[in-house]
Order: sequence, then C-alpha cells, then structure tokens
Amino acid sequence: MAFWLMKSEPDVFGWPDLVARGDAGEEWDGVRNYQARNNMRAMEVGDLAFFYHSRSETAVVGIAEVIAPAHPDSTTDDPRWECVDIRAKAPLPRPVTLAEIKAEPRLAEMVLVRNSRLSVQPVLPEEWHIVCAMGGVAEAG
DNA sequence: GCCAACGTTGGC
DNA sequence: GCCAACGTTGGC
Repeated sequence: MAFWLMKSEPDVFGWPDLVARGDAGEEWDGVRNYQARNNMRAMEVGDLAFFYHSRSETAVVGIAEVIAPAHPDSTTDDPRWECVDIRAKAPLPRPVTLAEIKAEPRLAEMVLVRNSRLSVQPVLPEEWHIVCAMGGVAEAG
C-alpha cells in the first residue's frame, strides 16, 4: 500500500464536502498536470492519502482512501487526463498545519515543502507516520 | 491581493 | 530544441 497527499481549496471542495459524499466518494477530476496525473495512475485501491486544504487554511485535515483506480476524467474529452475516486476515511483529530510540517526537520524533504505547487504527490511511509503522530491519528497495525 | 515559482505554449 | 511569454497555483 502506498501513501499520497491530495490538495484542495476548501472554498471549492473541502474535507466536509468529501465527508458528505459518504462511501460513494468523489471523482478527483480536474487535474491537468502530468506529474499529478502520473501519481494518480500509480495509485491502487486501498491506498491512503492525506487531504490537504490549500491557500486559505494550509493544513492536513483528513485521511482519504482510494476507492477506484485511474480512469478517464469525466469532465473532459481529452484522453490524456485521468483520475481516481476517493472517499473520506477519517478526520485528523488535530489538523497538522504547513507551518508545523516545515518546523519538523524530519519532514524537510516532503514534496509539500519542496514543490508546493504539485496537487497530487507521493508521501513516504516514514513521513506518513510522523504526520499521523502529529495529528493524533492512531494507526492500525 | 500580491507575487514567486512552476508548467505549458508557441515562435523561431 | 531553445527560451520568452503567458497562465496558474498557492504561500504569505
């Protein structure tokens, strides 16, 4: 299983919106960036992703689960663009802000820190566990 | 709201 | 294939 981070502007589609979709989840459409698309192509059902609020909040607020592998983006006829489906899995008991992530030396290499403009990015297992601990998430296993 | 950083486009 | 111009993202 792999770990990821997906960004969204809360004013456009925030964590509460994903929660409201329930188990049906949401098609993560609209991504028009090759790197982000390639990351979604690499996702497998059951992979987990931090749900990050950009711009107005800049914090990891929840954990989402991939429920469908990459498929054509229904919002365009352009065959280049694909997306996965995700659903809300669990909120973070305590959101982890970008400032906290930047202040943690062990997270200095996170893509979130190094390339702030990539909207779908991989997260290393070690980074995942650190952020979970900071957010008060009790991980299974 | 501003602007730096980055990705994409298109002229040559 | 280079690179200037342009558009977008996202931190601040």
